[in-house]
Amino acid sequence: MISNSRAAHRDHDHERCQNAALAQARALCQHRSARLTPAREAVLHLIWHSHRPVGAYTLIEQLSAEQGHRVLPPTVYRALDFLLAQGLIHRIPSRNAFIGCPFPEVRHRNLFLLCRQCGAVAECSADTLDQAIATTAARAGFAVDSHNLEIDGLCQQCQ
Amino acid sequence: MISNSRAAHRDHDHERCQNAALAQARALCQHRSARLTPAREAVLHLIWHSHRPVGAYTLIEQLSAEQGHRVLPPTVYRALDFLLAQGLIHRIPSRNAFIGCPFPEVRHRNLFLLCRQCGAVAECSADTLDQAIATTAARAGFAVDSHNLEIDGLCQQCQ
DNA sequence: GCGCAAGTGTAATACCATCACACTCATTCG
DNA sequence: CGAATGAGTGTGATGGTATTACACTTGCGC
Repeated sequence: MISNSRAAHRDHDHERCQNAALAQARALCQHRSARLTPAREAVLHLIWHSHRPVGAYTLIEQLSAEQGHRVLPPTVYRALDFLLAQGLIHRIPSRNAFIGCPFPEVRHRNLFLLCRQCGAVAECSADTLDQAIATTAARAGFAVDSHNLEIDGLCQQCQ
Repeated sequence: MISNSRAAHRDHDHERCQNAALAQARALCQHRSARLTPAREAVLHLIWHSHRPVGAYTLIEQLSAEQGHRVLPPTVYRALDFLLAQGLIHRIPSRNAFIGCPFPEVRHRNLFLLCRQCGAVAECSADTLDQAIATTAARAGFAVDSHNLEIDGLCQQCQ
């Protein structure tokens, strides 16, 4: 099992998180010949501002403030689409919001721990759980493409 | 494990599903002294029109057609809120849509099988999977309130 | 330096959900 | 009985999220 809950759900030097994520994104995009343009990198940087999911319109406001002119929705949504396609961020459907992926280089399924107190979201990847899901689906004769598991509750620090 | 995938993901006499769901809802509400008013029952009936999740605005249109006058969003959203509170329907966050719950009398966690081909959604409840989720969360020190698991793929009939 | 594909800017629009306020109706309780 | 209460509903307005369509620019291979 891999997880970023020790960072996401605790006090930590977040600037390191943010810088590491950006560096990794740059490396990954270079390796894939995908263009991490300034606009895309700016959005990714804003998303990594914290471990709380961010709504698209919040990003639009922040980007507008940063750039000193009105940024319109498609600009941000296109950047988000790119980042999603590269696995650099995830969308949290229940929140209509986006969060940085802490391990974009690893193929994994979506499993989020959402703290109702501090709002931080940690991501996990657990093979045993993925297998349990696959098994349950198989018993219903269902062929799994992907899944999204959102767990709501209290993180360790907020309990 | 309980599941309605044999019905939802196969040809079946859906009118029976619909009638059974309505009858069960009436019984449950009577037992709980909850008022299943005509407006609420109409919405529930429309939701049970199929095993595909329905958007709120589709319901608004259909209800407007049924009632011969313009129904406005809050009317439908209030009915949806009631039905959600009673556990008679679920919201599928990734779809911004609603679906009837096949076993409202049983306490259970959310687990949906969404077929990308036919659009039908089946619901399951599997204790072993719920436990696996609890265990995974516990390993991250996370206290679970609730969870929502959406599995995308192909149902048996569409494979 | 031409042509093409990818990326961006902009206005408009579609889709999803809630708020605020007025009104009705059933029930309760003095 | 009848006023007070509270749940339910009708209505207009508004807020929040996401996409479409079209014009324009830029990067890059040939």
